[in-house]
Amino acid sequence: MGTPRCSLAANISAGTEANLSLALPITPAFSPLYRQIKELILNSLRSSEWKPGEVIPSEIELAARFRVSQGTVRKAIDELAAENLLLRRQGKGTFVATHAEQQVQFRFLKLVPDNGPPGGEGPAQRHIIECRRTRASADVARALALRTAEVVLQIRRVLSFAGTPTILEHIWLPAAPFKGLTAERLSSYKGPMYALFETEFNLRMVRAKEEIRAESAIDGRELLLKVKHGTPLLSVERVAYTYQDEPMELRRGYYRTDTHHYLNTLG
Amino acid sequence: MGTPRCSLAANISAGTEANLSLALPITPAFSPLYRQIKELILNSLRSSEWKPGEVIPSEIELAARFRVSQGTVRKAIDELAAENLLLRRQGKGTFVATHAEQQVQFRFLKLVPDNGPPGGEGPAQRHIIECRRTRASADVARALALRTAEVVLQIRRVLSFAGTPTILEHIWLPAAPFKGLTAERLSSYKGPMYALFETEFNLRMVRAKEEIRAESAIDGRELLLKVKHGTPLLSVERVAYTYQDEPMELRRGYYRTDTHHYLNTLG
DNA sequence: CAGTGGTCTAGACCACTGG
DNA sequence: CAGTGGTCTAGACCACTGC
Repeated sequence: MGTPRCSLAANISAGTEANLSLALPITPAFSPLYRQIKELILNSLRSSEWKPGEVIPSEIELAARFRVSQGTVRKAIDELAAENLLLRRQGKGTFVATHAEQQVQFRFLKLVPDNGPPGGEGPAQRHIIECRRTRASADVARALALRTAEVVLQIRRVLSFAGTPTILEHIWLPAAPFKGLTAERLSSYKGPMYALFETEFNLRMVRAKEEIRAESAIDGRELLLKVKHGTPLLSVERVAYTYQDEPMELRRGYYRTDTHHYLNTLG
Repeated sequence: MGTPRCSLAANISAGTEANLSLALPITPAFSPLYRQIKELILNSLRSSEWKPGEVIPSEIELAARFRVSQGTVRKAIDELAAENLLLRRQGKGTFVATHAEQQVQFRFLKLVPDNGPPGGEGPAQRHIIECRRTRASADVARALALRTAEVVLQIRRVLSFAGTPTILEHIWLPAAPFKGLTAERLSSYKGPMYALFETEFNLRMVRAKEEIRAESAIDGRELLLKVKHGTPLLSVERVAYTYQDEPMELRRGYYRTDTHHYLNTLG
């Protein structure tokens, strides 16, 4: 750029630095401009300056705001779009990703019917069994980064496809951010649970990890899923994270795999 | 660019086109330059002009070869790197990705110990049970895009961690591309099986899909994995594909999940 | 030090959307 | 038609590697 430009942050690589300290390379400590811009955009997302589903300012506007070129903003947005935090739509603008979209559903629910495409059976029927306040056990607390015995919401529900109960889920949520959530609200809401979290509690789940094991249907799970005692089930333990990488949900799912399977693609 | 440039392919969007035909938008039919370059690089990979582990020409060289700017080559390579087909190393060059690298292993083997990091136990001990020629059953033929009763290689092996048998695998390969593969060769090779496929048969697995189910340990699988009859196991059915998206391997794995779990990250 | 990939800019033009 | 994202170029400079 022809005109001098004020740097956005103290860029570490500015001086040569005597470097008498043992030069521990904890991290390269060099952050290109576009990553700093990315961080600024992320901050706007975290602070809900733009909400899920909304447009963010155009690349040209953002370039002007941050005093960088459009290309630099572009590269920042590229990364955020690759991480599914933003969604670009040519001719329309760039939008904050939301769970209230069809395509997004199957990024988090990987169970698909053995025959036919994902979601070919239409949306699942949801049945909330319970939603109550309780205290976190040691493992629940650890997963949610809480202290043991802190108050959490515990939800149990069953998802059915074509009338067949297929998924049994136990969900734990920290009570504070989800203050006011009830079984009634969960039952009456049409749409994915994560979409409800966005609109009602301003909490967006952006990332998750799942640990999958094989277990027998026991302890009453066989009754809710209507399978024989001891039937092998897929146990899927998910921890979901928000923009700030805080664990916000623990979900233990038990999947029947006689008519469905968990589909994963490796690249 | 100041000088006129010959186009690489008949670019559909050249003229306005009378468009009297019903304008069926089968596909947008517009391919940007960098995608055409990407396809040319892919062709070089497919034809083994550059082999796994080797450097490919520098961006400047490729730009000269294809008569485009470095930025366009860059964007083509960006996509191939994002798909894990190429690997960029600053200051050194761009390399063809290979399975003979530590980090790549765990993109395809997602079973990790419950405690400790992935691969914390060191490499698995492999034991080949058999490797024989047979004829494809209907489902094997379908998965590998062969005709029923075509000749295939069938491999069975057990992977153990810390002396505990943990994974039982049945593998089917089309006989022709893998001509000469024997149990002895499999047993003596140090390194991942996919690395052997690269060096011995010039076949690189680039993509795969896995279908996961829960099943009981029966039919002798309980003996090979040394678990009680009926123990729930993870059933992982993988189809792996080459550069040209041809299915080249069918693998049915049975995983013990009492000390390990299948780890998946959702973005 | 030369050569590689990585960043940043500026400007021109194209493709898509909607009023 | 104006406004958005998408492509392409050219050139300058930076960061990293290895000789």
